[in-house]
Amino acid sequence: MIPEDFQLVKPGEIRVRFAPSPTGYFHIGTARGALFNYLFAQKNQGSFVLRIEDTDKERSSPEFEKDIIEGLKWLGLDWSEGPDVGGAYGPYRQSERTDTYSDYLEKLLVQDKAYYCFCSEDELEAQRQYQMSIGETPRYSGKCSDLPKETVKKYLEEKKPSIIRFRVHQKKIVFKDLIRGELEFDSGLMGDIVIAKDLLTPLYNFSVVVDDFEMKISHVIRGEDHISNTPKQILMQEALGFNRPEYAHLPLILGPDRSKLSKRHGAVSVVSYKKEGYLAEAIVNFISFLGWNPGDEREIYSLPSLVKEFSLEKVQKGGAVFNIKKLDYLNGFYIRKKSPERLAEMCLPYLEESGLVKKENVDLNYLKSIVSIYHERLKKLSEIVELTDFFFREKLEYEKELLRWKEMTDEELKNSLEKLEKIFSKINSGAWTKVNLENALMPKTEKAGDRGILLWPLRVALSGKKSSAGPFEIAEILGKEKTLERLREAKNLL
RNA sequence: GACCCUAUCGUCUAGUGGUUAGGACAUCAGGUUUUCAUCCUGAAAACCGGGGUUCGACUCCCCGUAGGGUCACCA
Repeated sequence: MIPEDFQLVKPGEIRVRFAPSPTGYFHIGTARGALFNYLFAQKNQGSFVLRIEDTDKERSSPEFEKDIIEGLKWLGLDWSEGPDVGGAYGPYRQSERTDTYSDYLEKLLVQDKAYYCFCSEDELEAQRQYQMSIGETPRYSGKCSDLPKETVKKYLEEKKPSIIRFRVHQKKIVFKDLIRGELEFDSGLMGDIVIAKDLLTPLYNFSVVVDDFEMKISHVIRGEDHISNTPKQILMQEALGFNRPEYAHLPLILGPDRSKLSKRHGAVSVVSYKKEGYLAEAIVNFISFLGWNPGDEREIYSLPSLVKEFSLEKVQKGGAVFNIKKLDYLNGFYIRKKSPERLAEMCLPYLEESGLVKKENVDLNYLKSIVSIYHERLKKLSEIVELTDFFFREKLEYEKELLRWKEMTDEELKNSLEKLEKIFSKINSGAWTKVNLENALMPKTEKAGDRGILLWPLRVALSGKKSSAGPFEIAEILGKEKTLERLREAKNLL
């Protein structure tokens, strides 16, 4: 329910809402809508309201609502009011506000601004098809619009299936969109619109209008796909005597084929990006630049700095294609900004999940040193597993051929490995550091002419991989015993 | 099909009548490096088309074209 102080909104106060329906995941497109609302509210010291539009009981699910809330929290997009749920703000839910809607619905019915319609869905569908086929805009014929009162009463008593329609009169509707300028529509092309299935079951276009008014929303910032809903909503506002909020329709986020981002493009939950090892700050930075930019050449922005720079005037009009490569770049950038300690903490869950380490007996310092040498190679946290697994495995598995540098023969290879073993065994464990190892080995590699002759087999013997961090860094972390052991194991492969 | 929206490098974009059309990602080349990544340098890469308006259009107007959105008892 709406709290008392809700009605005491100061004139001119900025109030926006993010109003997702829990019929799908909180994906990149949804998140961007939430972000822009949040930024606009913060920028103007306004309020940011979360309203779950769950009037459609069939399609709404708690799972999606949970996902939306988790996503918002992860990105740091906290809403600024709502019903008290254990000391925190919960979301407003339309499903909990049916009384409010039915009050307004009855008002419209009484004033004959809305009426019951008894046409069947099949009938309506056939009509639509026909109208489209002859090049007309599909719209309701108005068949039930002037049914005698007694007939309506009778049908209702008979429980004849019905819905409630809003009377649309022909007129020009002009509204200003903060992003697109003046937009004009002819309501004559709309027909009478369905606003509720019954008194207790309002439909989207109606509940939105009621809530935006009741919640004193000053700016409706939403996706471009709502442009054609706006004139309908304006008409209802006028019928109900509500004032009109400002509108801003955001360009859509597009898939690679330039159509609206959807499941078809694998538009998954933002939370799944978290699982993959993307950082919230990278996601926020990335999606803020989809359809907006500050006008200068800076491209790295935190949430607070976005708040400072944000303005609706700089929002783009055209849709923006979601390009994951840029997200990856940004993510790598933000990963590089983390401290080694923090990075180790963040990587730990991925290593645990892979079964490579157990939380109980993990040495955080050891982990930190491993993660550190892969710090600037990481684009996603999840990559840490594949990159560093060889530190946690007893036995490495790789093809013998991987050891071979250029055209070396088996004999030469064996020679290299033995030489490495000989050099390293002279260094005692107490002096086993990257620098000492390097000092001991590098002069020999210079002598050999091609450094790869020694260094390449060393890398592969230690890591089992063709690309890795530097072999001296790896050797230092592995320790003397393990290093020598792996060199011997490599030799055994030959 | 009707209505509406949009249009600068492959992608995200800067640009508001006079610019060598700028940046970022991606790509390519070079440098650094034993590899990969990072980092540095450089290259290639765009104003959808046609008419106007104007001394002058990427920029303003019109018409095309293309793409997209919406036309539910979904939101």
